[in-house]
Amino acid sequence: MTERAATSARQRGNKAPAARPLAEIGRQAQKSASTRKLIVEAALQCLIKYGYSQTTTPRIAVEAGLSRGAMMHHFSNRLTVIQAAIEHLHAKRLRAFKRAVSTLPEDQPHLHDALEAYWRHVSHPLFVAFHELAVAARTDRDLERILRPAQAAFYRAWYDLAVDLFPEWQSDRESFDLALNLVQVTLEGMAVSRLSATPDPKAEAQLFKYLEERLRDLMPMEMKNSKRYSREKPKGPAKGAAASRT
Amino acid sequence: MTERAATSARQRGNKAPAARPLAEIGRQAQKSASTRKLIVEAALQCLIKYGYSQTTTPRIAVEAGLSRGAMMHHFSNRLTVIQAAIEHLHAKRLRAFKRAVSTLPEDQPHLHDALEAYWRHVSHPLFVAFHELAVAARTDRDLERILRPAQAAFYRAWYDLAVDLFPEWQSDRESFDLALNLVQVTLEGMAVSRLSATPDPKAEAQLFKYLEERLRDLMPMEMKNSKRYSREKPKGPAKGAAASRT
DNA sequence: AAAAAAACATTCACGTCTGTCTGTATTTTA
DNA sequence: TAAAATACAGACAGACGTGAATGTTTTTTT
Repeated sequence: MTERAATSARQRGNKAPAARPLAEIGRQAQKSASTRKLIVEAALQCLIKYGYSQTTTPRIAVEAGLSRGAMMHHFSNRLTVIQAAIEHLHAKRLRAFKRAVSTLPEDQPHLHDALEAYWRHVSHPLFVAFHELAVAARTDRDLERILRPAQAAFYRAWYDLAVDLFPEWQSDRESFDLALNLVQVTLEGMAVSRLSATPDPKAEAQLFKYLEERLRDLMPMEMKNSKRYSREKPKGPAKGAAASRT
Repeated sequence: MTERAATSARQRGNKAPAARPLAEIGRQAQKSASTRKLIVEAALQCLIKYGYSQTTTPRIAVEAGLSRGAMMHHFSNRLTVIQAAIEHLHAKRLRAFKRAVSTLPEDQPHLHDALEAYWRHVSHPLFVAFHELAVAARTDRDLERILRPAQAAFYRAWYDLAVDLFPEWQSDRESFDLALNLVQVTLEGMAVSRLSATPDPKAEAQLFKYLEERLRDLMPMEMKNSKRYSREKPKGPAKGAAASRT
């Protein structure tokens, strides 16, 4: 009979066992991998649509378009699906963010664009999924155990990316860290408040602009003098947000 | 027999029907009121301890120390309890915050203290309960319907309180609103991030201090010149955030 | 003091989720 | 090509939550 534990252990994580040409690696393995991906994406979809507690195995199965039995063949229990979903989620988030950042014009002032990239990032449905998991993890030890490391890894990667993006800023580590924390707290705070209150685009634009200005103030002198960052008139994150005062 | 709908309709909201002296109004009504309060506080406790989806009627009953039947007598269904809990929660949050603010020294620079009051506010377990509800409401229409108005009312009261607290700031409404949004987004963002990541007191203190300084910058000139707000050396929200490394 | 009502407990019927087992078709291995 | 493994579907038992019905005791009415 199919030895469940062993089965899912082997399947967990790696899709193709080795480096054989695609056409050679057996269509069964391919199908398995694609089905697993299907399930995992369905799980993320459910997180977004129904929230964590309503992301049940039947719902995921329906969303994925296969029977619950089938999905239980690939993941022996609910938490395993969630775990895979978390890995997928973080990989996706990170990849998307990296891509956004790497396409930034290299020799242009990119503070603004980097900020916008992160803002788009936290406005993305995947961030909602993450937040849903984070909140659930507060009162779910098992979930916390698998979410924490993934989250820490994500944050670390995010930090490293920021370092890469602003090498000149490393001269003042103190202000750099403060800036990063500021960005994270502010933008994520805005994203979260969006979920419960009706979003106010004007206020958001204002906050965004203000944040950007403060970050520019925080930059070390050498950096500000570099033409790369000296944009005087940012083209604005949203519709003009008007001159605030004076 | 006890006509449920009518019963809970009458009980909803008001504890004592009229103005008769306490000893006179029937101990039954008193008991009912106190039991209802017991249940509602148990519900809040559950929200904090188990999260929204695990705040089930059996759990609430256990937490309140009575049978589920008893509690179903006072609240005909789960959502009714939640509704009462929400009202209770917002009243409590608002009252606590008002009290904190009203005890601020009248003729002292109170930007710092007001900020700290709000920070304590969002660090309080009740804020966790609120956040739990807010997140659940995203995917629960019924919950949303009862949470939204309460939340809006709370925010309005909060805003009015801020206006009272900083009357001089009203000369520049634009910067005042920005400041409020900034406070809300930042502090709530910090509070939320606390829930999922291990809190970093040093970073928090740094952010707090920075926020306070920015707010002081945002204040209109007239205000800054007033001795009331001109504190040069704030006593710092936490231990001095020292120079980390150069 | 009898009748009505309220506070509270116990139980039941129904639905849903979970984990597991059994059955079938397809693919892989030998 | 026979045997083993895998992908998938369907069904079952156990646990749990919900809302409602049915009792029992205490308080309030009259």
